[in-house]
Amino acid sequence: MSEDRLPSRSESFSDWYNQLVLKAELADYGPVRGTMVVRPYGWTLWENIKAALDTRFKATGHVNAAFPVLFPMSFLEKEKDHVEGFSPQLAVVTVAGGEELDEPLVVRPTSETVIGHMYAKWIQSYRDLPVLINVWNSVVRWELRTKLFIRTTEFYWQEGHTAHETAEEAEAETLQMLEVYADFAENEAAIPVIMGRKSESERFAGAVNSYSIEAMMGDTRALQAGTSHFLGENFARAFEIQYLNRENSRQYVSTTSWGLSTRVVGAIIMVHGDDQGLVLPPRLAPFQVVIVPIHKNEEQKSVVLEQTEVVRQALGDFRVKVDDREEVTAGFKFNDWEMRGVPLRIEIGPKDVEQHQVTLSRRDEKGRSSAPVEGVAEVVQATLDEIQANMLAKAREFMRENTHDPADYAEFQEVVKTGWADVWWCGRADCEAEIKQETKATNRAIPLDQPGGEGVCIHCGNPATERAIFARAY
RNA sequence: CGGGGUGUGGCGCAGUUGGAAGCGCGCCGCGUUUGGGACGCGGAGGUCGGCGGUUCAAGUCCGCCCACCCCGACCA
Repeated sequence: MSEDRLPSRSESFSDWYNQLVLKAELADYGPVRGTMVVRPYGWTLWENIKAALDTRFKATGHVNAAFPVLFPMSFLEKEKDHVEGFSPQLAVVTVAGGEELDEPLVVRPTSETVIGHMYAKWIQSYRDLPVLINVWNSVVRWELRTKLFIRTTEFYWQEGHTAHETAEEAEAETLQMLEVYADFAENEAAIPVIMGRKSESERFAGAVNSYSIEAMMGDTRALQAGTSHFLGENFARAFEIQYLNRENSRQYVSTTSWGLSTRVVGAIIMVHGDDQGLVLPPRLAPFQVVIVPIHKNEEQKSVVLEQTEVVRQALGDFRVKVDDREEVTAGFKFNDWEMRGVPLRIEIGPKDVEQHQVTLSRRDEKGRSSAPVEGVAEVVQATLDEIQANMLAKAREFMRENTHDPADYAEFQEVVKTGWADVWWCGRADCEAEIKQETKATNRAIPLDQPGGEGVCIHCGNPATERAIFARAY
């Protein structure tokens, strides 16, 4: 046997993850420490993610543009918190064209500043507002500890940057995009999320308020899957983005920024994957259906391949892969495509041809079923819809099972070892720091959806008016 | 930057008291195979991380350097 199995998830979640990313050919390590090469299978998944998000961005009035990868170091220094937050992770260009540069250039870690610089030029009047621009690009952050898709030196993402007349309008935009992310996560990635506000210590450098969607991975650790920031007038003041308002007085705009990255690929792997490998949601899977023709001799081969072609054409509306490799056995192909997470497998063998049927095997559940060739497209559509819904339901149940409501701090310390804690919290930064020190759990979010009422802080016992999620995080 | 570890075909590893560089997987060719990770035969592939030293002789002993991994710190 030439098996090449994955480590089990329970044995070592981290090894399981790393090996799966490599074996499923989603990505590989780049030559520079911490960099990632996204391979075609992984990139196709990302393209499907991009398409789903881009459609939503356009539907909410945004347009795409592109900004430079290099900008002057001094741009970052214009916003005090921003430069403090980002300077330790910058890659800086000091030599170009064979000469030392007068002013160092940074490789963008995020584009608030360079976009702010341009907005100052473009925005003069309330008639120029709002500006609703999104960018698909990559950014570089010199992280000390990296992990494929989850935290890499360079990563691919989108960053939306909008400017508005009023703070209220900008806050509404911030929350609207958070909801777009949550909608994408649940409906496309089948990942249930908590929408919440970030605590002060977890806030984006330069933001007034940061919001995120938080997802629970298969090891119960939390992952921030997307963020949306209300930047107030911070960047407008730093870059002098002013406009003449309806009353003919000069005023600063209010801005937002929001981003979602290739990290979400890591989330999909860690939320849905099992010991067999990836399990991809049908709406995003590079291949929704893989067809494996099975035959023992030349005679069978010709009828099976003929039937395969009929089925392939009937499934013209789906992303279908026909695996007609002759150098590997059917059993190998089953395991191979399961590892790569294809939601639905169709087997076509001599017995199937004889009975004018195909054999179906779902990736999300064990077992097989069969369906007549006539009307196979309808069955496939219904099955993919079921898989999509089942994956979300399972992930939601897992999150529910592993989210606890500890009665006191002793219990809190226990539950955050193996799950999330949903507790009353006072909101004080020093209280949060102590919790982190003592438990390694950090405040992930203060959910937007609050029960109301009040309680006492799980850690310090002070009065608390909000519930918060604490968890160990990636 | 601290603590620990590893560097030997593409990948995973073995290599004893210093004495002819091996194994498994993968890869290539031919043939038989294909309903849960097939098999036979033949083949290709190596400056043993680098530099220096000890020795008749170094993958093996000594010194220095480099890279990578894990645990922290950073970040999310």
